[in-house]
Amino acid sequence: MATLEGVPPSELSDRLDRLGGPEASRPSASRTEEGGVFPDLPNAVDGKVVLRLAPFPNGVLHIGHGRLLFVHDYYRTRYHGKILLVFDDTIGSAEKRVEAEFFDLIRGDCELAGVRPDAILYKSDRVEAQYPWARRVIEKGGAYVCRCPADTLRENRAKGSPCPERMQTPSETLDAWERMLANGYGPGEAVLRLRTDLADPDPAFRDRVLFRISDLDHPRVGRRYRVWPMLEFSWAVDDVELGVTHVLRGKELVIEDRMERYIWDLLGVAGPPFLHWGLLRVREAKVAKSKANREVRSGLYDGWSDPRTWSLRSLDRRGISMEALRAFILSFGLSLADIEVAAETLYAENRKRIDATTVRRAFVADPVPVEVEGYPFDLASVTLPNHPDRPELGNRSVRAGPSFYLARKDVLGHLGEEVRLKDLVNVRLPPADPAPGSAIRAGFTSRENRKLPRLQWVAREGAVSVDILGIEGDHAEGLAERSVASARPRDILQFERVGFVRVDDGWSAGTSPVRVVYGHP
RNA sequence: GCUCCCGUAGUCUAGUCCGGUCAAGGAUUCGGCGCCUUCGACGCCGCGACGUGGGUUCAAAUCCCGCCGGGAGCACCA
Repeated sequence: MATLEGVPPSELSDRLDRLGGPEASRPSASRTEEGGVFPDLPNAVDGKVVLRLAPFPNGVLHIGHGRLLFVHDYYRTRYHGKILLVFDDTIGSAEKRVEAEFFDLIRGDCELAGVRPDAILYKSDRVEAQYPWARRVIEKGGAYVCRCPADTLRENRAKGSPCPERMQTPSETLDAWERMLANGYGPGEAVLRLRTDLADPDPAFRDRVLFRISDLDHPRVGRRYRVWPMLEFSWAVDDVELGVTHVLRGKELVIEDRMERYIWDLLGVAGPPFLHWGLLRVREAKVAKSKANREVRSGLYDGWSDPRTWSLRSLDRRGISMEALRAFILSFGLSLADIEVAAETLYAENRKRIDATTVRRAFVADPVPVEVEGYPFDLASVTLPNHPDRPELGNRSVRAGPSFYLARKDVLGHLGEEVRLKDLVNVRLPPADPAPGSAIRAGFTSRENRKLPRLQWVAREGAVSVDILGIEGDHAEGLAERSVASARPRDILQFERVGFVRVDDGWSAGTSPVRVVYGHP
């Protein structure tokens, strides 16, 4: 369980002093309704908490970002604080580029998730705010300009051996730094590095890069800046300047805490404490941003809400509510443990919310025509409840025989047997599958409800053709009962024995087939 | 390899800070039964866990030490 994990001993004792002793700051925690435990934010003052949500704009938000969103939103609510949406759009790299379209898409994702930021900022507007801090670090002797090739730099870091540049005096560094800012170097020719300790036991912490040069065109600020800060440095600056009171991030970013603190200590400024959560993986969700981007662009995926992306949009499209996702995610608490959970748990959470209010409809996949000989004349239609356990959801009238469609799988599984057409009559299927193309001829046997295998059916008259977009991007064709034709986009239905589906937003009502997206069992 | 983090049922989680109320609670899965949704929704019932070895103690999931296992970081990405 996370408590004051992110806080170094030195800082901790400092805090205890300010608070008047250990009792005052003993970490305690609260539980959400879902069962997750969230520790108190250290020294949080109700109404004064400022959090920041910092996505990198190179993709839409997916299920994994849900934790980022909902944990921040949880603490905002708990402390009546504010959330800054800060697009972390420093220049990135050739492989990981800032892309213009995602600014709006991500804002839309936040909206969708119900996490409305109190302010929206852009790192690309704050580049110049970084430079004075860089200068202060250099003047303190905390950094040097390194002109080694990236490979050499990496090797030296691994071996713990210094490069000659490390001997620079602050004024030499300042000159080199000014030259960087004045376009004296090309990309990759010089970086500003923090001077830590090359003997630091953690190789990851040795003389990290603070600024580098990039010629990439930025969608918001173009080529106005060439010297861009790295994430750690920019946050060391902005967490302080933006008045962030608590930093919440995934534990893959713990070393960044140390970097920020190192810089604050060097400059003698105070910064906010850090809290972390562990890695969350949803087993079924193979989240690969770059692949998703490629496939959306190539048209192989059906937009940013293709189910294969596991984007928040795709979950919404499938009829999985953001409230269900929120409950699912908050149930994990702020644990540092790495978790891998099955999507089934999320589905269960969603079912709790929609089952009681979702109407049932008959759907038959891979339909084969079946004629029932001797079918009773008075059963041209029947009235069925919209929900087996919820009479308040009403009834609907459904066309019936004598001409039906049954699922091929059902027919083949019961050849020669007597079966019950659910809620209707009993029939005997022929012993063998007749020639393809012609209708199967079944014989009416009786009407009473007997203990027979029950088959889903759809009347031939009024059958509606339906296309189900599956989780793997696959399409299943089939026929549904007539009432499905009058569904509206975004309606959620349960196709009995198939699962919950949502009528696709992109479907124009009245056209055939009815397009639905599969949600979950 | 180095650094950090984490180990409660198949999975997720509560309990661990402050040892006894924990013969370990909840959710989900799974199994059985019920049901005019068949394995598939729903309802009822049930199985199932403190990684391991040692230590401290009247008493250990909880404290201490070793071991084992899992994850992350070691980018001029974020």
